[in-house]
Amino acid sequence: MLLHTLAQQFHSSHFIMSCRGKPRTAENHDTNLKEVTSTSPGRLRHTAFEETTKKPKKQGQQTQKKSEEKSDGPKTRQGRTTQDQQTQKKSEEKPDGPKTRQGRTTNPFTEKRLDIPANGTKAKTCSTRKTSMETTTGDDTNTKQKPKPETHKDISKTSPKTTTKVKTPKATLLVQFFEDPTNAELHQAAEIKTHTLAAAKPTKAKTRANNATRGRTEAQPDGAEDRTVDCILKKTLNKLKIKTKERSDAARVINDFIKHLIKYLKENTISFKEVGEPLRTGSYYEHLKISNPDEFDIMLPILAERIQIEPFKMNGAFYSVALKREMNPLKKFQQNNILSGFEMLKEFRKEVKTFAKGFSEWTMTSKKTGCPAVTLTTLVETTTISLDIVLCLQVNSHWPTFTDDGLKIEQWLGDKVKQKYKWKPYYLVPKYEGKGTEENEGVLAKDVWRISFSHVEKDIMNNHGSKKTCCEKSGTSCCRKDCLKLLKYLLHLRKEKDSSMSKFCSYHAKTTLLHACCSKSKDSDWKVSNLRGCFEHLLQEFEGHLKNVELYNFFIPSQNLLSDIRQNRCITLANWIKEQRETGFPVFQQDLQDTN
DNA sequence: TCCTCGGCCGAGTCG
DNA sequence: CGACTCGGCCGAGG
Repeated sequence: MLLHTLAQQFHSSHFIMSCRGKPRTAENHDTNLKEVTSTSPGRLRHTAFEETTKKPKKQGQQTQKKSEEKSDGPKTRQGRTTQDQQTQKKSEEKPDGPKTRQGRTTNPFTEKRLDIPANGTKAKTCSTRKTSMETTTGDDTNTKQKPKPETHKDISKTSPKTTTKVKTPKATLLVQFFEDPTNAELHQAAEIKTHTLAAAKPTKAKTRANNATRGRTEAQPDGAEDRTVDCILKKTLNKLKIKTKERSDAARVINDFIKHLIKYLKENTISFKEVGEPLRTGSYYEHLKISNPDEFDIMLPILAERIQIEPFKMNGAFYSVALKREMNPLKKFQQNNILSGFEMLKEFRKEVKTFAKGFSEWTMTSKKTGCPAVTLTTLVETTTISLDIVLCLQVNSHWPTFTDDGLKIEQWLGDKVKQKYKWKPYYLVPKYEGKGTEENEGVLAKDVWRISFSHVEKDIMNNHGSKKTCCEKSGTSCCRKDCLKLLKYLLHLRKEKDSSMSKFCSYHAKTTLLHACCSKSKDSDWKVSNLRGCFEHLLQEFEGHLKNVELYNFFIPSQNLLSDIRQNRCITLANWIKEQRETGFPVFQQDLQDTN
């Protein structure tokens, strides 16, 4: 969700920043800037602009996209450069095998990524999802496999255990879980110890605690417990997978709606007719959506040229926008020289509403204060899916100075990848906090924009390996995404039962993972065989953020994402997560039982 | 192993 | 010539 990116409030500043203050190019005139092919990465892009008279539409964006690719070197897919790739492809791609994604074959950014040697603490090779059949570790995400002793060894090494402390219903839940005849897969997984568990009897929740001690101490040696927790995590992950049919149905409906909406905006509106290619962001498009494909985030960008931005508050997340160009089509949304996010969103919402009248199966939800999205819902089969359409400004300029100390991915993804991201545009969404009446230097809060790097987040999530082959067919799989899914789900389960936790959101989880990936930057730190250890490490990181009430925006280190959440709530959540971690995730066990 | 979706590209078409 | 559409290909995931 984009909406979850909670904006936090800090103190005001008068720091004036022009988005052209650090121009990428000296050729920023009153015409659109279009990049043309450059054969060199990074800074050569400075000189790779070409003036065009008018066409900020699709073409412009496509051109930009292309040039970004090309500026990375001949890295286009399969190194396609000319017309005969079609035939070349067949012969070339096979040997390229694992390196072909996004033309990584020759991508100077990725090729020169830092492949830092492993710490040497984990000697075991990590099996891959796709090639697990060939390996002996049996660490496929497929839960049908029996946990192997190796796995256990690995886990026990890296996860601080509490196996000797007996104090929760965990063991009983485990026992019940394996007792359930419907848990066929787990039966297989737990075959090794079923005889010791057979005596336990499924009962109601209340009696579980009573049985816990016995189940734990008598029936389960530590190793068995480790494997069991592993199974629970894998089983939970399996449960979170999106069904192909649901995905297919939802994608069809969403894409159809968006396609027609864009057509409508181009043909029937003045203010939004130059809307660019939709940016599909958020968890669904990052392959991080869990359970159901029921939330879609799509940003519709409008190229904002010749603008000047000024921080609205001290945390660097919010900005006011002024148009420098007289003839700007967005001029009508200016008030007191400030481009009003509120006014622009209001008109956008009106247009979407008009359009949606022709789609009777779609319902527009009421406006939420400060929310940048126009949200529509529809029913697909039996599931209600919601579509957040976020109007945004695309700014092809240097990122604001507040981001200078963010995105610390050098050790993880490499300097060049970081540079590549820094050359991408950034986006501004009409989002504010509070009632919008707060004033700062003559600017009303409701007129401000919040900066967004959803496009980079998505790219990182889909290219998350320190090694370029991470999670590719012939490479080694990691469990970064699985850990994040589990954390998101853990949070979800808690929020479901406790409304006081509503301010916590999946963006907190995602940000925690990003930070964790920077501190544990090697792919070998995230072996799929060590899912439990990695997940528990991620939880510990999250607990630390919560206890300190400090979780900084990955891109804007001055923004604390927890700053407007009460400390005691953070502590409460941290303690709960710690307990879950130390007792084998009873909430997951219960959830799996409820499913069966 | 095969399928679907999303992303990306070049070729083709239209005005 | 630019704007736009279409179809092919690939990787990720199921």
